[in-house]
Amino acid sequence: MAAGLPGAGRMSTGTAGGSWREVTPAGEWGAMEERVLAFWRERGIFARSLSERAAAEPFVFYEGPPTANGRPGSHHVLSRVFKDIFPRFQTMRGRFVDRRGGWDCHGLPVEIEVEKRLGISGKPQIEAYGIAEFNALCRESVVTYLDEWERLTERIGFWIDTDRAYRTMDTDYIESVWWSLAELYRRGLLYRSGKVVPYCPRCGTALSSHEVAQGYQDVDDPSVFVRFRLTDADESLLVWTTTPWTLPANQAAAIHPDVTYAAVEHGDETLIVAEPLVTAVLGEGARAVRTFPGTELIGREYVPPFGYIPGAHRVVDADFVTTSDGTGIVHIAPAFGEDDMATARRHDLEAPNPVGPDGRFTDAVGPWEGRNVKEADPDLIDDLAGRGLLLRSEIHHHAYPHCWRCGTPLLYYAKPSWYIRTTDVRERMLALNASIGWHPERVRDGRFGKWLEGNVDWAISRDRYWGTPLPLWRCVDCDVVEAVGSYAELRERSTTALPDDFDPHRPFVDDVVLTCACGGAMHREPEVIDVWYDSGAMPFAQEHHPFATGGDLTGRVPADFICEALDQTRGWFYSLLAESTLLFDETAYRNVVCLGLILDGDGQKMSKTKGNVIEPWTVLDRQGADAFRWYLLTAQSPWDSFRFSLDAVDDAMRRFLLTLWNTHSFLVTYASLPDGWSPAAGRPDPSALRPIDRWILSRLDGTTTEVTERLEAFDATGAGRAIESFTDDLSNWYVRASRRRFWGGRRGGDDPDAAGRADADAAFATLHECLSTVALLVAPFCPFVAEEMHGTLVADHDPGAAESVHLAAWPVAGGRRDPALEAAMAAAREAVAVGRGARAEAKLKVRQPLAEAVVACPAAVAAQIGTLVDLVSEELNVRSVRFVTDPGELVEVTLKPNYRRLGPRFGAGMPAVAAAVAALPPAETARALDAGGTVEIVVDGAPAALGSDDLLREARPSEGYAVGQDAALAVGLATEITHELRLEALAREIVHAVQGARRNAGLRVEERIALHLDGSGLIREAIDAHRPAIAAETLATSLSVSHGAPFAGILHEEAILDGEPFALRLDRAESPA
RNA sequence: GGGCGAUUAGCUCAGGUGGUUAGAGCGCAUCUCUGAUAAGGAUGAGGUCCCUGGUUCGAGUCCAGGAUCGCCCA
Repeated sequence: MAAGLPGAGRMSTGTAGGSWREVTPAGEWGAMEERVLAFWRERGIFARSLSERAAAEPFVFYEGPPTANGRPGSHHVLSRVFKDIFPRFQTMRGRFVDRRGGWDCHGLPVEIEVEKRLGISGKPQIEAYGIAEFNALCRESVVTYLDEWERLTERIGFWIDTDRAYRTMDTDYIESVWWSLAELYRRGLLYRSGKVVPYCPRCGTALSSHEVAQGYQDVDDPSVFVRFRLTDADESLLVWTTTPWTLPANQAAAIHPDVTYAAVEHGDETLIVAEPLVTAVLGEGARAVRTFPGTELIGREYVPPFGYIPGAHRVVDADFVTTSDGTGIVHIAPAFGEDDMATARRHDLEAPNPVGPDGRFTDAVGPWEGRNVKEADPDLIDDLAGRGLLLRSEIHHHAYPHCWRCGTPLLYYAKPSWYIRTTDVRERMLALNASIGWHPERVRDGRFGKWLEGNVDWAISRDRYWGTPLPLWRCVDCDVVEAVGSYAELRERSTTALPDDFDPHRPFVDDVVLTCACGGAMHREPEVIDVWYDSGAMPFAQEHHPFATGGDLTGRVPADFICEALDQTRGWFYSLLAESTLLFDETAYRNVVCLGLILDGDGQKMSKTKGNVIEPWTVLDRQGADAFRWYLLTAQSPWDSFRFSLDAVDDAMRRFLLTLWNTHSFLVTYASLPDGWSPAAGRPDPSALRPIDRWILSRLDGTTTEVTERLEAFDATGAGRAIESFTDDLSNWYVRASRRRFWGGRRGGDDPDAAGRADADAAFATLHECLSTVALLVAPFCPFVAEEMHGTLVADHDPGAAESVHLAAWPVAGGRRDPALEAAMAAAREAVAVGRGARAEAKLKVRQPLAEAVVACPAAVAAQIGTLVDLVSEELNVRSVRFVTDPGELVEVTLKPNYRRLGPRFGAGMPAVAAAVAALPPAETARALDAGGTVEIVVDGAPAALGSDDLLREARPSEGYAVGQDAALAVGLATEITHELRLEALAREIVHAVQGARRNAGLRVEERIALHLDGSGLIREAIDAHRPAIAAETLATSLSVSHGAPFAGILHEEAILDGEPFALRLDRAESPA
């Protein structure tokens, strides 16, 4: 036994070569998976799958790092399973697939967790607590659930190197990130600018556009129509806004120069709005007293809605003004909007900002000082109303961005930030994107491509604490900024000595002061960077590039394959591509598989508050990792949302895993019997193979080819379906139809004849090859079951074989495809199905043998089925099969045009063709076509010849036989039951009853019995006629017929078989010598 | 308000480039098979292929509009 699993020492030993590991019952899969895990661990299989291929061509995989400050959920299992299957497949294909784990350690989510834990909130409290202490807690927090992550990772069979996992907070990692930022700075791609940015007042920091994208929520905001009274006339501009808190900072009102505006009498006042919006804003009755071009308004001054802040307060023109909503006159608060800021620049306006970094008004707005701006909205509205400036206030339902982590509504806020000039490489990113293999494909030009087209510069700085510090130092004297790209450089430039274990995090790095060329002191810019930049840097930072790579990333960049959920489109998928384009002018990944959301069984999003979360451990404990994996990998297109439930996993398990396992169990059960079979017997001579053997091997080769192609194309679903369909054929047709061969010639301990032995060996060898190949094909999907099968079927018997299925080479099809045979088998299976239908119709159970089945079908089909006629007669339990190829006999044929062929040929003439075909004499026509001829029809006055492919035929039974029918094929059964057939049926009933009794008595399949039977006259006649067969089938070493056998023995049963009274008694027989 | 996706049997899902009788599995009913099976087989019930128009000899499939749900963006 080359590769016994530790703890799997239950063996049953056969006498005929090789030993067979006992098959674990399906109910104990959990225990089996644990044994496999122990085997991998103890034999270092994962490490060997790498070391044995260290010199092979790499297949590069990147782990998108999760944060371990939360527990892993089912959606993490989804992504980890997809991250596992393709590397496993490529490993078996001979590639070297180094897989380093990774952990995302920095960022706001971590800080917020720690804030919660400490019961504090906001930057002043963090600073009061101490940045060093705060960051120390963050460092701890990000590994809180590391153990559970690693435990789950192992349990689901996700092979990834966690020992060498990169961590974005590690000193080496940060140094690589610094190197990249210094590169960008030196190339002028990192700059500071005072734009209006989305800003979270709670977190006190700006957010990047992809962070904003994460946090839209539908909310009700106030929307107000406000009067701006003109100073030079008794008229008011009507202005609409959904952010009343920005009104104190108003500096101007913008109109579109090309829009026509109207002065409208409204009660006793005159209001000015865009002409197209008069009715929408002021109602049906509103009447324009005057219309005029927008340009007339330009330069006119008005009284600002709040008087606290001085400013121009005049009308300006702006192109972004529309008449799609609002009033066509836009309130301009330059500090709080990108368009506003641009307009202010153009018109030389001030940009006062009366809001502090904490989201509260400053003393610039007098009485409102200290008020949270959003919360002040209602009071501001009241104030406007009190002064007669409010026309109307409504609730506006819209999507508004919120902080993606803390949920606070964002403010658009003028604030200097650092930016990466990604717009410089926008075209290049688009070009590189075109070369990426997206799954699904539409993401390339859709969601992701459109995102790239609208690319804006990446706002990279964050005014926070726990993150990679921005490696930029500014001179207090000459204001020069320099980037530091390594610790060596930092040491050299620092005015103080750095400790050996220097931690580049805040606050320590803040204390490092450099000396400027001008002699001034340089202090670090205070920000840290966007955490998405950290993860996007992993291709080079996990290698500590360039310090540990010598500047060479060959074989590590780009990745051949990455995989994450679809929500990473603007997250990791973007940060990876942006950074690799900027730094290396190359894509970061060649293929990417996007995954959908995990919903509950009702299609609802899983959430803790709804209580519909399915914990991964629940599934693993109940159904096991392989069932979980198979479900996730094959249930549907991975990018669609999953309607996930325990029942769905059960479904997947039953449909595939149990079928496969039962088939495997069947082989082992019979091979391990005394006088069984061992793989050492070798492959049979091809001449010993039956057609059904050649058929399943043809299917096996076809399946191998298809699975290989699908997995090469990252299509796990398609590959899985091919495996499933093959397994179904194997179990429910091959094994079912070959069952008797597996014990053929071995009954009762008799010497099997040589032919029977060879036939059984052929069946064993064929089934063995199929199963051991499926073990290879299924290994990337269900690594546990595959390992157990491989061990049982291959490794236990062959010291030269791979110890683990995951160290084995991927199978190659053996050139045994036989399309003609597959077509013939399909026809034979159809004939059997139709024949069974005929039996059901005639209420003739399959145990009742019949004299003859008549199969009516075209001659070509008859020729196909003819090669498999033994199979058909056995499955239908008929003595002989006769073919009727004359279309008139047994069935009535109807003909229909083959639209697929004839449609393109006749086009609009099809109705006429259909009519002409209907008028043909069906039987004669079919006969002529079978003879290879053609028939002539007339379509719209023109003759046309139709061949046999141009017509479809249906068979309908004529009277006299029990006939099943389906499409072109019909089966009739001779229903006359002769005395002889009746006796044979009874004999089979008796065998059936005895087999049931054997099972009830708990006998092993190979145990011999002494059998005593009794019954009616007919029963006894059947026993006399079929005595040797009954004895052989039931493994009876003795068979006696006795009146009123006394109740004794291990089992006594009485029954009525087909109306005939029957009794049996059985005992264990002496073991045969 | 825009973009993308989904909508097929009670449930979960398949349905290259249009072809007339739309499939599978589960579940249900009836029957059946069984020296592997938590199995298997047969038959049946169960469908306005989301709706409305259009193109075409022919539309689940292509086009336009709409509905509902979801995701993404503004």
